[in-house]
Amino acid sequence: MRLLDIAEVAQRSGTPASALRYYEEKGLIASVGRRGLKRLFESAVLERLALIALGQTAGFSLAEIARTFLPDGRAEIDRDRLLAKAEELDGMIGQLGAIRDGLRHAAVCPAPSHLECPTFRRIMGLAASGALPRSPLLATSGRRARGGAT
Amino acid sequence: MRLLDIAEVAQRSGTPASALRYYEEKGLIASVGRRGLKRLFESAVLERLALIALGQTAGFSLAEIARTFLPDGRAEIDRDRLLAKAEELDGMIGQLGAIRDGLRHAAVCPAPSHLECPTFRRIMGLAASGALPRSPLLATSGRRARGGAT
DNA sequence: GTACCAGTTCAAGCGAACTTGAGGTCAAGC
DNA sequence: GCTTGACCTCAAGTTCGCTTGAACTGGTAC
Repeated sequence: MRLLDIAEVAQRSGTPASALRYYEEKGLIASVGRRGLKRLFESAVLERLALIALGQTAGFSLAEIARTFLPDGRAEIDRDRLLAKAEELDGMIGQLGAIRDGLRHAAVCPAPSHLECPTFRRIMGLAASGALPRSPLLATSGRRARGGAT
Repeated sequence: MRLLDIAEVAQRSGTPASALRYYEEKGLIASVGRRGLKRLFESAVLERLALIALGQTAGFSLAEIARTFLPDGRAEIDRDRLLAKAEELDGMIGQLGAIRDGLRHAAVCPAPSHLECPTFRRIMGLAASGALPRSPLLATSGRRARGGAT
């Protein structure tokens, strides 16, 4: 199995080297040695990074993701946790759908102010009730949004 | 219009007083006076808080939400922005659906390791490619998840 | 043999959205 | 009149996932 240096892993995974070092520090990935100072990784790390990306997208924190990796390096993903997360996602999807519809409605609603529109008020009530999470779902700020490797 | 003190607003909106003060500081809400030291709010603030909650859920930052409030206190929501956000949500929903299906599949997939399952690999690839955002969608940590008023 | 530069470490910083703590104030109840 | 306690201000702290900066190292090219 060919060994990759950090630059190559960064390039092929689209993950900045600084993030790779960070992941290693957190135990999410492991380098298998050094060439001089430079870390060397097995190419399997790319798979692992993909798994990490997937986990993040699914809403797991890095700490949770780290826990799914067994000491021997394999990933043993708890099937019940997966199902639970799928359930969560399902609820989420329904709620996001409601919000999307609400936004669309608000965009065309003839009411002089959105506050006077019953549909909009209903959705507002939903959000205010805490039924919907206040997550930065689509945060435009801060977070990187780069594509993968070129 | 009855005036509410901060405790009442907190109680009825489910938003901690500290957050209300923070919102005021950020210009998201405004108190109309004081009784002694205590801030007083018009009951319309509850509506505004609902709007803030909705905005957050839809993925707007507090700064963005603040911008939608006109100087006169009314909210003028940019219809194009709403539609754009609805579009974003739509894409998001599709992707979350794919992930949910992937998780469900992984949970029942007979492959010895998820890494050997083609379906799982395909989704992993999606996440790794950057096509999916790495948002803390369902963050279990940190963020409060309390229900609204009792 | 030496200069170069991509990599290294470690600590600190960031940004979002709040929370927490210390020390202060004021209306109300007794 | 004094205590009580909820609220006040201001600064600093928290969490997450990284990034950035300064000072350093070592294989590689010349």
